Amino acid sequence: MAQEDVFKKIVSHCKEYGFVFPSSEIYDGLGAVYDYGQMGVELKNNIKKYWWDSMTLLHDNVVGLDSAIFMHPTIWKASGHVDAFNDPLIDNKDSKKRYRADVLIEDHLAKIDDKIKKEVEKAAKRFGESFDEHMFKQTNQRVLDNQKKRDEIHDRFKKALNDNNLDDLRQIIIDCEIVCPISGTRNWTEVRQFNLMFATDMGSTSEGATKVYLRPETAQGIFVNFLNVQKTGRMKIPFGIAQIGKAFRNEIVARQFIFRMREFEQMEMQFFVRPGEEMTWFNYWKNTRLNWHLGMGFGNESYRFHDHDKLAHYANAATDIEFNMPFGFKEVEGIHSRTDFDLSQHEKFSGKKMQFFDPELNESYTPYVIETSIGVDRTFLSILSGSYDEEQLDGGETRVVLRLPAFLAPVKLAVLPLVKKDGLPEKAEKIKNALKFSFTCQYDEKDSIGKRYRRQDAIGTPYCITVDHQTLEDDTVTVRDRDSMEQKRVSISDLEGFIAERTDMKNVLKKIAD
RNA sequence: GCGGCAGUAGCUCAGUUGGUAGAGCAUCAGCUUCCCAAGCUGAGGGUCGCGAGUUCGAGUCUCGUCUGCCGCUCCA
Repeated sequence: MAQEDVFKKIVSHCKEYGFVFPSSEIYDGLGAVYDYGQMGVELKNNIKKYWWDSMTLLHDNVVGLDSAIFMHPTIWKASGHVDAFNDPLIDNKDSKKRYRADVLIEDHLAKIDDKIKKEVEKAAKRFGESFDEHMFKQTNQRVLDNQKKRDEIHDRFKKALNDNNLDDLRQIIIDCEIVCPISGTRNWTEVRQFNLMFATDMGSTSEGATKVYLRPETAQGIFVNFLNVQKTGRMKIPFGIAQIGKAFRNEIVARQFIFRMREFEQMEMQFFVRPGEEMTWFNYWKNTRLNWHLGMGFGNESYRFHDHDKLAHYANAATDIEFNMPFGFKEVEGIHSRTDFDLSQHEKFSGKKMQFFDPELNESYTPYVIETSIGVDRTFLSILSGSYDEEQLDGGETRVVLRLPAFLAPVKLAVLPLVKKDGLPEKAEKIKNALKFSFTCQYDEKDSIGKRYRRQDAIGTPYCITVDHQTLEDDTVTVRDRDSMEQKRVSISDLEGFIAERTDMKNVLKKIAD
């Protein structure tokens, strides 16, 4: 089966079995926003728990945090997001190429400068003067005119940028007769501001309202609480703060299902270390995080590291953990060495010291930070991609089975009476009611037993417990394994232990802790 | 945002030169009792993405619009 087909199948499967729905579907949907259904929310919660426990339970020096989505607007100035997320863009309709309007104008200005320079050089040569001499005399009317024109454009450009006047930016491009370098035409669209941060007003009256942003990443909530947690938790470097939460980005192009959404969930951990020790910890977390992924059992070949050559403004080392999705290896998690950029920026903008006194070194410093940042939704998608299977059975039949890691499966077991009579349903209900305190269970008596197994396969239930006539005699049931389809006879009293041993997250955590 | 393609039941789709909607699967109720889907009976579910226009009549033609997919573009 072609890879794109697999992806389409997964999207349909998600909808059909209650994992993921398009948001606001009865109103034709909302672009790049999705809702998690009855199955999806269970899987998603399990993913989050797996991550949270692996961070906070397995590391004495990692603690949690749940910071608000709204934060002081200055935080985003300090972090660089206000500048980095605001580009005025313009498209050329003929070449279909997109440019930053400000860059186009700056290039144009540079060209005029060039032209003036050449003009002066030429004239200076003619008069046997040096470049500076000629400029100083200010007698060359053509140069003066050009210079004046250039300054006018420049002033107008600066003003338009400051006033955020997109119409005038476009007008400057038109007035200057700037052409597209590719098509050579002046067929421009409007200038549009692509602010990747969602903004809203805080305060009930429009006059007194402050513009606040929905956070585009959860990391800043950790940085601004660095000292709170360090002091109240009596934390010593190195230590980490973990957080799970929603973030929002107004993506220009949001596509590929839940891979790139406008509202998404991140699991981030910022690990504070001594300056100079960051590479040691960078490598430590690279390995630790990869192990976490491998704990889900999709195999080494499903993952790869992608080291960044081009680093972001805040980083001195960065790598991605990529998963082999149906549309290629894609970033699921980023591990960044963020230096002291964030804490220093907040120190600068807030005027508060963001330092740690290290008793061992007997000195204060701004800690360096190693960040691990993983997308919940991308992890969700990677798990579905790795789990979805159309298995060919003997006899030419196929079955659709989600081979989810058992400890993450939305439903751990289904209790099924073999037939709907002879007291089997009653017996089965009783078993389910005894197990429901430990596991997410389903009960199903509709249709043939084979059909019910397939239904459970489709949602990834690892075990089906079938109650048959023998159960009434000796209190044993059959336990059917999702992946092998094999059955074992287990006594009812052993059921809880049997299922727990195979589905408990604890066992996976123990494995990855080594 | 631009270009190409598409939008009919929960899913996959059919619907011929325009004559006010079908199939399979799924769902539900009942029968059947069979350990790996598709046995029998019956039921529910669609203003054919939305809005206009042409026409006696539009799922079908025209325009607009929304949404999705692919490509380009962007991606701290």
